[in-house]
Amino acid sequence: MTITIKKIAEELGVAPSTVSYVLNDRYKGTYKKTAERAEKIKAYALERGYRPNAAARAIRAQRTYQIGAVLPHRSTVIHTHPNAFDSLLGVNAGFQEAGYIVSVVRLDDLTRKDVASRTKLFSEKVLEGLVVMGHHPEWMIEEFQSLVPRILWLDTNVWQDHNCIQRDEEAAGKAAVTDLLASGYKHILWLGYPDNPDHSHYSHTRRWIGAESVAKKAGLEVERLQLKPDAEHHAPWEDLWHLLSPETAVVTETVYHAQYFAHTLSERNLIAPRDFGLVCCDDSQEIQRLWPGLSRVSFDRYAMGQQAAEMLRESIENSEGSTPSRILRNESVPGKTLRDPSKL
Amino acid sequence: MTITIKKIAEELGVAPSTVSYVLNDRYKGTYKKTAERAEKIKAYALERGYRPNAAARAIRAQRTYQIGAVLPHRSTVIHTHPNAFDSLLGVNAGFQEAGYIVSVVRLDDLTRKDVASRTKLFSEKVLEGLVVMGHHPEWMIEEFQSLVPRILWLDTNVWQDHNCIQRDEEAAGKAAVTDLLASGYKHILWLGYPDNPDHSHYSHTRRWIGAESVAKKAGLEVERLQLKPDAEHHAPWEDLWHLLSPETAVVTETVYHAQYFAHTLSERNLIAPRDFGLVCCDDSQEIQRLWPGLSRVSFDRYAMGQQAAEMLRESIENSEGSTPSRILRNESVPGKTLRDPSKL
DNA sequence: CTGAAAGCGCTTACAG
DNA sequence: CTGAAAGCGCTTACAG
Repeated sequence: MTITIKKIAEELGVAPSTVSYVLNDRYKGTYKKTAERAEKIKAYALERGYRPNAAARAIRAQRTYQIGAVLPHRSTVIHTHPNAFDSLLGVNAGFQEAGYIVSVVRLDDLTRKDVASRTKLFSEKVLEGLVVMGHHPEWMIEEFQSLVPRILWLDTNVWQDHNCIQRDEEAAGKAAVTDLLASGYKHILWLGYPDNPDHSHYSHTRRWIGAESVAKKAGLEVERLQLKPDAEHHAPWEDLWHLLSPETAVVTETVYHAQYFAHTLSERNLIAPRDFGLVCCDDSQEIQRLWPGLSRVSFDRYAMGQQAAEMLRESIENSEGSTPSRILRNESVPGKTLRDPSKL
Repeated sequence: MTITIKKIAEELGVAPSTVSYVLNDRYKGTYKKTAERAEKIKAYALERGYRPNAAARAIRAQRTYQIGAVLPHRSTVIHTHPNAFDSLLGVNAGFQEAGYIVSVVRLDDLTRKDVASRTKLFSEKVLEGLVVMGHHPEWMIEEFQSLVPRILWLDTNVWQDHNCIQRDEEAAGKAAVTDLLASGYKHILWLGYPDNPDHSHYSHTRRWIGAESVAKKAGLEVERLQLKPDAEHHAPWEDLWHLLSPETAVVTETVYHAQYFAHTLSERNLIAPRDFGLVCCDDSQEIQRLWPGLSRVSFDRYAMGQQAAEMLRESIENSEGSTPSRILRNESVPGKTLRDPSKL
């Protein structure tokens, strides 16, 4: 069987408490004899491959050091937006550094009314905190809160003075349109997700608001198309090419729209910036590699995830139990899918 | 403080053991009085929001029901190949269904020589099993094995009779070339990762072998280019377009190569299948949505992840402690980036 | 049926 | 310094 403190103590003929003291370096004494014995114990523990039992420690310390990360997927769809993984990796990096364990949380687990069939993650007490991503209905938010003592709302619709991170999404929309104006485009076509009063992420509304406000100020009309980039919703994209011209810039709400759009249009031999301008309100680790030429508004979700970890940890470890919210900024990255402004 | 069995027992004036028995439905008796009391206890526990302490249970049952999933990222790079997330979600789905907790494992955590600075995940005993993805150096494989009792090698270079899943990668290469032959292409250009004797994933070698064998049989030469699709390794792609013609089909090893390639080439107004053919040896949940028109060899990594969960669970829960390895098949999906064979 | 008791592996105040 | 003892929250064989 697995090696325990008790077993080490027996085999070495000392008391378990002594082993524990030694292994946790709680002897500060300078007695030679003690020090020698301590060395012997440590060496033996190492040799036997002793590792403390996390559960036993957790129960003793009343701390699990376990965190959950909620992925923003819909349970009806296998797919999860890749942006979420940028954040997940950041969250994980931040917590790992501090010695915590990060577990993946699926919404399915919460949707089960019957509590007994849930993962241990929720049917039992495990988590000290939760990083929630995505947007969720009210009842689910309450469910989160009742299940876990501390929550960090990472880029969700929840906004309060404390425990939230949001992006300045309005600025993202503004930046995208500002860039295309600088490139001299005369028409703007907005491609974003369809409105869904129950389920729209705040970025959806805000990016559009930001974009529209800049466009209006410049006296340009913006045509707003609400489309789901998805093989199953193919149809509406088919006619899009009618609306394009070299004077028209397409603003896509997400990296997802940008890619789907570009692939679809290239099947008709339409290419940015030759046949139309293209700028995206968002970014991802992946797109930086796959499509470095895309004109976009950049935002580092990995860093955001790390910040989330830092904040949640603060709220767990400090007595206040909360941490001030933050709004993060994005920056515009020039690319090759808008006309070069210097050549106007 | 948090509510425990002991507290419930005190408040209800019964013994803790009774509460435990009731809550775990271990009374089968039909005495009315007992049943009534049981109902009362259950109701009270529910009302007080009682949830068992996972650590206490773990220590008692000598089982944690915790699994680690190793992401195949390199610690020097933030990015992790999105395919891994398809698998991660599948693994998670499979384990969640069975009540297990899945934690994310970063390699950084293992690279730290100094054991004390590792996450609890490894510095303490937590995990019952590990799903390892990606390819790893020998010393790390040994490290995995010494740290966790059961391992499932999910699409890694490790291949044994038991506890492994691999894809039939040779078949993937063959399928891709078979498809382009059907479309009547005369030249083949292979785009894959550079060879790296220490760090090449088995798929890298096998896909190429499969592709080459079919091409040779058909009497076609294949030119093999080894390139890293990455903004930082931009240069070599720049000249690629010289080699293209409508009679040339490009075979890309990964979805990654296909996308980068397509974006780069479209900047030069080169489009498949008008100017060249394009077929990819792989697939992902994401590309199915972003680029449904890509001709490719499809493979469901989500399902593979679910299988991995099932297999690892079997090896944990059965006395044998292992489960026979499996090889999974892929299927070719016709797309729009190769010429339509029926119109030859 | 029901409760007192022991024990899972660990840590830590408390005597010695 | 060092060991015996108690206790974290839970479950279960064992008396009553």
